[in-house]
Amino acid sequence: MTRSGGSDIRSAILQEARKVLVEQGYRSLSMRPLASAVGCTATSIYLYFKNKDALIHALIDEGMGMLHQHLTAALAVADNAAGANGTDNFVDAAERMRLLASAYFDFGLANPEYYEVMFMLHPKFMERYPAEMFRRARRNLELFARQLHEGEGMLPEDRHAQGAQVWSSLHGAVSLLIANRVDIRIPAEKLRGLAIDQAVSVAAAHPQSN
Amino acid sequence: MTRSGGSDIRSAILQEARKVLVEQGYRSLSMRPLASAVGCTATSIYLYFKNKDALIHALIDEGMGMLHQHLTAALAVADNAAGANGTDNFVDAAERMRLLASAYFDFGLANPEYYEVMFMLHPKFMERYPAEMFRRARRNLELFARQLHEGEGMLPEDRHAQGAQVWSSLHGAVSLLIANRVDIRIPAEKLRGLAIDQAVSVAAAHPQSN
DNA sequence: CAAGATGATTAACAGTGTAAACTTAACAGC
DNA sequence: GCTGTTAAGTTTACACTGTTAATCATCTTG
Repeated sequence: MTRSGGSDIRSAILQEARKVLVEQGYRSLSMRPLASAVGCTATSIYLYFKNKDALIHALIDEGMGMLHQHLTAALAVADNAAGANGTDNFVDAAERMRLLASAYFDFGLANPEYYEVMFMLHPKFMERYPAEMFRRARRNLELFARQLHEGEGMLPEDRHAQGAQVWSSLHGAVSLLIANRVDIRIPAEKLRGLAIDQAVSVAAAHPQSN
Repeated sequence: MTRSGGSDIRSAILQEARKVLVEQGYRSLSMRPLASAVGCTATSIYLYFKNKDALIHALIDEGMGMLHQHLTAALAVADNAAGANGTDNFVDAAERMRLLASAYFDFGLANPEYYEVMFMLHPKFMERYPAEMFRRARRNLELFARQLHEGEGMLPEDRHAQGAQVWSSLHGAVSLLIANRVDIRIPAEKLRGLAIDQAVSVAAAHPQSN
């Protein structure tokens, strides 16, 4: 059975895998080189991870945690800014969405390799993705829905769908930039600005009462 | 050198590759099984394609052609509808964008395997993508910009960026659905509707004079 | 007929993830 | 101290992968 405790070797494997992921991309993650880098044999990795997918799942989970921290930190800045000036001035929904969307965008471009395994890998990699990790991953998506207010006659499920749409729109721009599919005559910053503005406009159309 | 003419074997390889792509996905594209299916050896494929990437490039090019045909057909429907009722009633920019966006969305969901190699593969696959194919691929993107009108003070390059943003937004929804990253409690049709509505709203904000 | 080009094949290389078998070491109870 | 048991790790091996080099056969041309 695969060990899950705080084994030194296990975390060494994970650390080296993280390093390779960031520096060379997930395509360069190979069991034998990885093993020799941490000083064991390839098959020993299977004592700590069920298979290569499970190893990548661990990295995805890490990335989801990093993203969540990045996004909540951005929202915390908004809240602190609201409190700091000592008034009742709250940062409105549009501004919160701007901060959130900007943070999402910048995380993706700053961590393209993480972003790729997190959101751009084939579903086949996700088939055995543990339910618990899936739940953690979903928290990131829910942050978007939370910036949207359910208007008159707007069901909660519609709000979730709206949140998913805002997210997917940002994801489209981020992923195309990462995948190098955007015409080079269109600067990344311009696309970034347009995508974020659009996310903001959705939030502004459904203002949150905070 | 790789042959480019109308060789029987070459097109047989391409046909079988297409079949495998559609039925099993590009991950299942393997040289030896592919060769044995068309009745030759794996190395013979290299007489007709420089390498596996070049084979996939050919499939991408096919997909781009299919998409272009699909999109222009949708726009042609709009134009015919305008002419058919015998009046000067033109199908307005918003409606044209709705048809275009719907067609794009549906192509992606109807041809997920093509869509994946076309837009979701790692840039590494694109490094040696022939410039001529790249040009053909870009025609699809330009269809979106063409539905947007440059307003007062709006530069042509801004219109291209707007078009890219609309496209990237649709791509985000399509790719997340294909990659199975959308919460199952959010129906694909709902996300589809929201994404298309948003594309339409951008076109409506920048109406084309037709 | 000889020579060269063309088409396809066989053999081989270097790599992949992974399962099974085997070895080595630590620790339990008698 | 000796045994049985469990755990940790290694060696070996399998069935693949894309791709190159060398070889062979066939057909065309001088």
